[in-house]
Amino acid sequence: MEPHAHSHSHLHPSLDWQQHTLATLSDAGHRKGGARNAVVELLAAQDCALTAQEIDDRLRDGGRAVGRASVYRVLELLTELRLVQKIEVGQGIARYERHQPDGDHHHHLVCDNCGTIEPFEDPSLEEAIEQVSRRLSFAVDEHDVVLHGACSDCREQ
Amino acid sequence: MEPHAHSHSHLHPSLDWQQHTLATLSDAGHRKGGARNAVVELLAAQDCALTAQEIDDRLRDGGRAVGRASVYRVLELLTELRLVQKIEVGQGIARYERHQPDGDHHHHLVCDNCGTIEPFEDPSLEEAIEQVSRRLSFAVDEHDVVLHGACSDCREQ
DNA sequence: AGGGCTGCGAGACTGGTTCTCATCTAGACT
DNA sequence: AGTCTAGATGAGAACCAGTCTCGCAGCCCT
Repeated sequence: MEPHAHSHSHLHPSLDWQQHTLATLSDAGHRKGGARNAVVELLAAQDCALTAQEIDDRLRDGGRAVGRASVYRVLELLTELRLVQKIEVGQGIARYERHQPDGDHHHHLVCDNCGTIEPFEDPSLEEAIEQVSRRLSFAVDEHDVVLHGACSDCREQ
Repeated sequence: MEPHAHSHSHLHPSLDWQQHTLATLSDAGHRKGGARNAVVELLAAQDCALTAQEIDDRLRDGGRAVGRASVYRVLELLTELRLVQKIEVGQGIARYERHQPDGDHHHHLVCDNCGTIEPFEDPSLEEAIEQVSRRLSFAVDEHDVVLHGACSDCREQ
């Protein structure tokens, strides 16, 4: 499905992620499967989080329809293996995005007016979270910051 | 379920909150109503966030059953008036807790194993979030930090 | 006291997510 | 290559938090 992109440069993080993901799945004793591959390939090509519905739709549009159940199954599996991060910003809809192996990640701004979601990142915020995590009796291994407000479009109206 | 704790000292912030809430509702032009009062009274007595289901159940157990729709209506109204904060920590279930007028608030630790939710607070984390908020093109007016991990009970097993 | 408008509650409905189960297939074993 | 079996898949039913509808009740103003 990808006739070009054959330079095996490890410059592109999404390729790294896809290979790392498939390898991890294999190591964990999972067989190969069409649905799983399709979901992994799609996630590798995204910059920000997608909903399960969006994943399902895009795969269908791409000519590789996958059962609803399989989409959720794969996402749950990948989340357990920490290959994907599940994000819930509200409205009762979960979103999923690939979890970078290098720990690099971002958080999300949610416009409570139009529902838009934008990523942002901030090193000192990460630092603060890390410090908090250390002093708690909790074994923190994931965190999620969600800022609610009005996006630049909605605030001026 | 709490037979004591009925001293009417104004030292207790929950009483302040309850009065402030009822006054704000009145100022906003709302009439009094049994369901609303029941929900407000229940929320005032809580230390941490409750789900709509829990609110419904406790009111029913307390002999003041309230319609599902009313619970959600009241919570939505209170959230709009910033008297209550709506929190979504995952599992697609929203939780609600009173929003302190003095701005004092906490965030949440979620145990992904047993589902327990614990509050925590950290001034320097608040500071970091405030700084980030300022430099974004977003008009941030609410934030939410969720740490996922294993609680002290679950980590040792 | 009357009357209109707000608040309330029961139940139908929606939509995201999970469950069930029959079928298919990857990969190991002969 | 053929067989076998557990894991993978997909269609649809089931589930459940949350929303909507609508008729009734009660608050409050005149």
